[in-house]
Amino acid sequence: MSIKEKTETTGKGVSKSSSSKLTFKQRMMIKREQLIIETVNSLLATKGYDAMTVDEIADTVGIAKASLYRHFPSKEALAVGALVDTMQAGLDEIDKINLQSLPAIDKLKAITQWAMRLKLNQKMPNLPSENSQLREHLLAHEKYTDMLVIMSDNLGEWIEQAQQDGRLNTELSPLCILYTLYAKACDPVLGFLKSSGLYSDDQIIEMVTKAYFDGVGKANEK
Amino acid sequence: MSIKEKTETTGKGVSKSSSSKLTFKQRMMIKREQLIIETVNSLLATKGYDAMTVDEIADTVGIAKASLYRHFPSKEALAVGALVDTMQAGLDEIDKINLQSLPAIDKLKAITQWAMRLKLNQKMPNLPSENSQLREHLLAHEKYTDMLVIMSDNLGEWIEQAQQDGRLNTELSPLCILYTLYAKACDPVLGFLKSSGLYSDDQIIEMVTKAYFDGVGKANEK
DNA sequence: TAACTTTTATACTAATTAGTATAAAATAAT
DNA sequence: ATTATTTTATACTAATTAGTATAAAAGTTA
Repeated sequence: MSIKEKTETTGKGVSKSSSSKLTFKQRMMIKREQLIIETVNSLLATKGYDAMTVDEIADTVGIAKASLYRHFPSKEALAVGALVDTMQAGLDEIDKINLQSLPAIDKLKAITQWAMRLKLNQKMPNLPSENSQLREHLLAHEKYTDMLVIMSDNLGEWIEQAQQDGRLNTELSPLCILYTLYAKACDPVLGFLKSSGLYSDDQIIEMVTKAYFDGVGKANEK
Repeated sequence: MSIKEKTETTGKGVSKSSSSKLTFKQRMMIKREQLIIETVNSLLATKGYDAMTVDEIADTVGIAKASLYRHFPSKEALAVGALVDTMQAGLDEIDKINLQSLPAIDKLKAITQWAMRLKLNQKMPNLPSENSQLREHLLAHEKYTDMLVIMSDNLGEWIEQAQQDGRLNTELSPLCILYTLYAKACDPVLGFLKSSGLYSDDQIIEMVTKAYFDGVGKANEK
């Protein structure tokens, strides 16, 4: 069963969800909205919400600020849009992983690595800091919280299954594992290792995955 | 051998490092500067640099803004002061741990848990986001980078020793372990677990330590 | 071509905020 | 008590920035 019908993540403009007949203008609208979202995601990933300015977004996208405001009514809406988009991408990825019939532990590794790769490519928006305005608006945004619940439910199932399979440490509560997994999506270690210049992206992901699942402790007895 | 002679972390005012003869006014000055630093650290921990305002700092400390600027010349200097102070606290803690003759792995656990407890108590300032102005100033600040090098050297020694002792995963490079260790100081998992209300601080630290050193993966075979 | 719509550039408003100036109030020193 | 110093409250400047207004330019449709 699919997690959720894919819905348009558009700010306000075109959202004729099911109708496959779209005018040229509407398609342009969607195309541009995607570009905006990508830009915002990239800026959120590199600078964070506070340091990102609306003028900067408009310049980077290559449109006038007024045009930007025809798509999204506020800076916050831009950020929420970007976060919702990333969340949707995560749900899509979960769907894709669920199509393969893998052991739960491998599903967990797959989604973790997907998130880490996004982060390495600076496409993973930084979470707003703990008591920011944005955080509150985000948690008041029904679509976002819905998606978060769906994602958590799915990951939670994988975690419990993997524990039953004897592949996850049962001394740790599923909640703890869930949170540490989410944390991998914003792990600063990835950026540090990358900027050291010593490793390829693949190597970094392999290392951090190993550190996460196997732990940094214990000698590996052969 | 001590890591470094303890030096005053004062912004500019009193810094008669060795002279034990201080006037009443000077001691007041130092006392207040400590209060300022603590306040800034707390604000950096909860709101982050951008959202923290200078007026807010002054109000929280309970002094006039003009007085604040007699201690520190700028907002950035305030933040750097707070970060240097926390770094010094870390170095002091490392010194303390080195006095006990523990296995390297236990030293690593001790410093990790010290940092996590700071974070749980919202005393651990948030690192500035990757390409912020503050980050650059911080890395241009000699005192800070010196301290960072000293700390990294020390932790690096512990890590290599623990690997030789067969207590740390030798498949992971010391650099990778060092970075993941630093990351524990700003791990959002701690805050999430705390706000779940399900665990005491001690339980959280125990869980996250276990997850970090033993990994979330593998069943624990007895 | 002519009527209509959208985009753009530009300039504006209003709010926020770092940092400064100043005079009154408080505190300390003689 | 008187003088000197420090702190405070207040108001200011200058810079930044979210969001809006507007008129010209570009593009679309008939």
